[in-house]
Amino acid sequence: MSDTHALNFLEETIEQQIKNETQTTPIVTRFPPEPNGYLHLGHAKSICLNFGLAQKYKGTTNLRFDDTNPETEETEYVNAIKEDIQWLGFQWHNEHYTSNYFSQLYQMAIQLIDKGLAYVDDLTSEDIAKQKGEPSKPGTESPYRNRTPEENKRLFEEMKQGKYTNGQKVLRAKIDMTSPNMHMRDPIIYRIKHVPHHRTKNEWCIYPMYDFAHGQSDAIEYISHSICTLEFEVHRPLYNWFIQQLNLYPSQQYEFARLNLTYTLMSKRKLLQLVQEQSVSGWDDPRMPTISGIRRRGYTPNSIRKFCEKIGVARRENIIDVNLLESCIREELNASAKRVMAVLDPIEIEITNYENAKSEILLAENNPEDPNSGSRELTFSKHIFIEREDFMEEPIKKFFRLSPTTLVRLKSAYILQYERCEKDEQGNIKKLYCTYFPNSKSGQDTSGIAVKGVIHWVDKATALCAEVRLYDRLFLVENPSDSEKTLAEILNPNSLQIIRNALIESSLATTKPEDRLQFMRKGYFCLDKSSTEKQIVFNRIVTLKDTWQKEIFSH
RNA sequence: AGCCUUAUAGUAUAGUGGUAGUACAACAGAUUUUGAUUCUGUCCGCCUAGGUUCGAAUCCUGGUAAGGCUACCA
Repeated sequence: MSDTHALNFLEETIEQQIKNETQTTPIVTRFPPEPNGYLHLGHAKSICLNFGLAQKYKGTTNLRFDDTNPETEETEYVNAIKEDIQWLGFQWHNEHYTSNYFSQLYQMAIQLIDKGLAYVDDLTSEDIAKQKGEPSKPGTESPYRNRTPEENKRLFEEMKQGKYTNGQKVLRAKIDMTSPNMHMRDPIIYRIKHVPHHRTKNEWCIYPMYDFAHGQSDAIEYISHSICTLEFEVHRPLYNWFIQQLNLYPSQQYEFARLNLTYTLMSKRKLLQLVQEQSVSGWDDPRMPTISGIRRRGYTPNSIRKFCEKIGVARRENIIDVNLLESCIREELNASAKRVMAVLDPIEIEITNYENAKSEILLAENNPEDPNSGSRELTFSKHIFIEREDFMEEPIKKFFRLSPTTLVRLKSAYILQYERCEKDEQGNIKKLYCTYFPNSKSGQDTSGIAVKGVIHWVDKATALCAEVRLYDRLFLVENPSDSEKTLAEILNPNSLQIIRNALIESSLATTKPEDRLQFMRKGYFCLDKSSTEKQIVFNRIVTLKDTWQKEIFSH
C-alpha cells in the first residue's frame, strides 16, 4: 500500500468485506447532492470521501442529483455543482438524476401496494403528525390503513393522474406505528405536488419522498457503499426495509460525522440567508465557505483535498479549527507562490542622498523555496513607498523596523536610515526623509551594518495602483451554528476590508487569473474575478503567520 | 421521556489485550535580507465507577456527558 496513514473506519470496513468475500462486486459510491443550493466545504468532505474511496479500491463513483422535491430545485444549481466537483479534481463515472427513476419508483410503489405494504391515506398532514405519536409513545393507525390493494392502486393511480389537490392524499408504507424509530411509523412515501419539475416538467404531480427514492436509486445503480451524514442514521432501517421488500441489490448505508469549522457556518439554509440578507455579495463571495467562494478567494483544489485528507472521517461530532484549512493552503503556496512586493498602506520616503534623476535595476529572488523560480527586476529610485506600519516615530519595545533609532533593509535593496519626517496640521506623518547606504546593496553589501528588520517597498516611479481586498472570518464566535443569537449579531463587521489605493510592483501588471502570489510579509493573493486591466483587484487568500501582531496585541 | 449513536491533548485523528502516537494550535529557543519559511525543544490526553485479566484506551456492567430522531425537506 502506498499510503502510510491509518485506515479510517470506512476503509477498514471495506477491507474487511473484501477479505471476508462479502464484497465481491466492485466498490461503487455516489455523491448525491440535491440541486437546491451551492456546494460547500462539508460537501467537499463528502466528495473527497466518496471519490477517494472508489479510487482507492478500484471502483467508480456516480454523481446523482437527488431531485425529488421540485419546489426547491433548479438547473442553475445542477450546473454549479458539476463545475465545483470538477474543479475539486474529480470526474464522476455516470451522471444520474433520481428523477430519471420516477417511473421505476412508481412501479415499486405499486409492488408495495400489491404486497399489502403501502396504502393511500386521506388524512391531513396535521392528523398524520398527530397520529405519529411521540418517540416515547406509540402512534395510532390511520383509519385508511386497511384499504385493499385494489382500492389503493386505484387511488394511487388517480393521485398520479392529478385527480387530487396537493396534500389531499399521500401514499404511506405500512410498517409499524408502534416502532421506537419514528421513521418506521408508516412513513409517507409519495406526496402530491402540482409543481413543475426542473427536468420532468409537468409529467408528474406526485413525487417520491427521500426515503422512498434514495435507497432504491442506490440499488438501481449498484451502489455498494452509500455514504451519508450521521443524521440519516435513523433512516437506515427504512432504507434497508425498502430494499428488502422490493428485493433489490443490497446497497448498504454508512454514516459519518459532518464537517464543522470554527468561525464558519456550514448549513445551506443559513448560507442562503447570508446571501438573501446581502451580508455577503453572493454564493461566491470570497468569505463564504462554499466551493465557489473559496475558489474565488484563491484556494487551490489541491489544498482542499489535502484538508479533507487531514481532517479524517469518523462518527463523532467534531469542529475543525479553521487554522488547519489555512495551514493547508499556506503549505502549498509557500512552496509555489512567487514573492512580490505590494504596499497596502503607503507612506512616501524621499532618499535625500540618492541622485535625483537616477533609477537603477535591482534583482529580486522570486521564491527562496524554489531554486528554479529565478528572479525578476525591480526599479529603485529616490522616491519610494513603504508600509505605514513599518515606521514608528516612537518605537515600542522589540520594534525592529524603521524608526529614528533603528535602521532597516529594504528587501533586495539598500539599508535605510531615518532622517526626519513631515507632518500635517493634525500631526499625521505625511512623508519621511531618509538616507541610504550606497555600499549596502543587496547581495554585495560591504557596509558591515547589521540590521534586524527587512521591509518591503515599491518604487514611486514604476509602482501601479491596485485595489486589494482583505478578508477575515465571517463570524465573531467560534461555533456560529451553536449560537442562539441571530446571524446579524454574530457577523464580523470587519470581515471585508477594501483598500483602493494599494501600490504594487510593476511586474504585477501581467498577473494572470490563475496566478497566486505572496505579497511579502502580507500574505498570499490572487486576482479577483472582477479585476480588469484598468482596475486591478487582488484578493487576499490567507495571511502569513504573524507572531508580531500577536506580540502587539498582547500589549 | 423512548430509541439510536458517540466519548483519546486546546482542536482533530491513530492506536483493534502488551511503551498512548501524528497533524494543526499554543509556548520557548536557533537560523533567517519576509517578525514568513525551516529546525530544535516544551506544554497538554484515554469521561467516570466497578469488573474480567499477569496486563485494559481497547473486553464486560453501571453511571455521566454530547449529538441525532418526533417535515407531505433532503
